[in-house]
Amino acid sequence: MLKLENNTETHSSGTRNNWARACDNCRSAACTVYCRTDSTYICKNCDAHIHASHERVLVCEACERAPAVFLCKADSASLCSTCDSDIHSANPLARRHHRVPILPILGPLYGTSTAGDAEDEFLTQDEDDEDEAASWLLFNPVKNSDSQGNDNGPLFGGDVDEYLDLNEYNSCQNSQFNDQYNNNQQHYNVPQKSCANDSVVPIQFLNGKDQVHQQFIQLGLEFEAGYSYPASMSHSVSLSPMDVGVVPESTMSDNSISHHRPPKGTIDLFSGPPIQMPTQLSPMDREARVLRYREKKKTRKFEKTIRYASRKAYAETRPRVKGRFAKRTNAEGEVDQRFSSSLIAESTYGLVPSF
DNA sequence: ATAACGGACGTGACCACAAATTAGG
DNA sequence: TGCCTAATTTGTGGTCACGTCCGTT
Repeated sequence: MLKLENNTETHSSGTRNNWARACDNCRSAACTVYCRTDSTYICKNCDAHIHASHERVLVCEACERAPAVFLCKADSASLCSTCDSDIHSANPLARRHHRVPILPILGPLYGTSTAGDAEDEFLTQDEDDEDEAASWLLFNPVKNSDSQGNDNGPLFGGDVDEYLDLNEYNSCQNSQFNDQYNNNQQHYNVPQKSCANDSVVPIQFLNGKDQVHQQFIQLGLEFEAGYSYPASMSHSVSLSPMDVGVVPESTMSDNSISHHRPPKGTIDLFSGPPIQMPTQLSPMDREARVLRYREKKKTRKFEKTIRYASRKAYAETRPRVKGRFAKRTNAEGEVDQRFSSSLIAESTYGLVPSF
């Protein structure tokens, strides 16, 4: 439910409420962007008609009352400096979120699609995809071998790596970037964090910083403007626990096809040999990868997905004690067996096919 | 302004067992 | 090489315990 407020209260006043700022033009809809050119808050419709040629930035998704300054990639949210500070200073995990400065919007904010899809067709989506795909492209789906030449199976390859966020890596880079960035824009006060972290995994660059830079150039990717390589580069990559914990179910079939099954247990993402940077990618390869990445990004979903409907059906019929599965008694087993038999006989439901 | 309290909320562990997978003959 | 059997691993959902957040006093 949209909450509107015609207010003149500045966000920095410290008094925050849940009311979204109304469009300064029509006063009837919640603002979506802040026009730097006119210093006004504009809703989606007014923006499309009036401000297409102006320089705008998204409005903070948290307070909806101030222009966004940072884009949090972990939360996929545009945040103003105040909300960014509040949210990302809350706990150590939040502090690790990878945020990048919001880039101004030039041109139409939304495409010509329906309003329902408009949110997903933000102009800078491509740039964002490029940026996110950049992390993904860092890893080739090459087999990983240890020092003895043993094949350890794929590491961060194929369809898995694309979902792994190189937050820490980028953050380390960005910390350097921010230093320089802050010289130009004093109000960007992202809390700096140490690159040294328990969960940081060393990454092996091929031949130092120049080659790394070259890799990005070859990929057609660049660090954010103003970035300069530090004298002592921290070659590290880390994975957000959130990202590691989430395995997109939609890719499961792909994984089962393209990857070997890990020996036993889960893949230890925080150990093992260093990750090799990709060698070279032709423009066509890169284009194909970015396209594939975007397609997967469209279809990826983080809600729980049932892989085996039969197991789900069985789990739902299992006896429980305080939510835990309980042992079946003989009587329950007979009843259940009869229940199952009747279901099969009626053939209305039948057996739930396994995938 | 600060501390204490309590409700709301989010997250992970736990359980049994059929199904899936792997290993060995 | 293919088949069979036994052993091992995986996946499933409701509830509880615990920690955190946030508003109130």
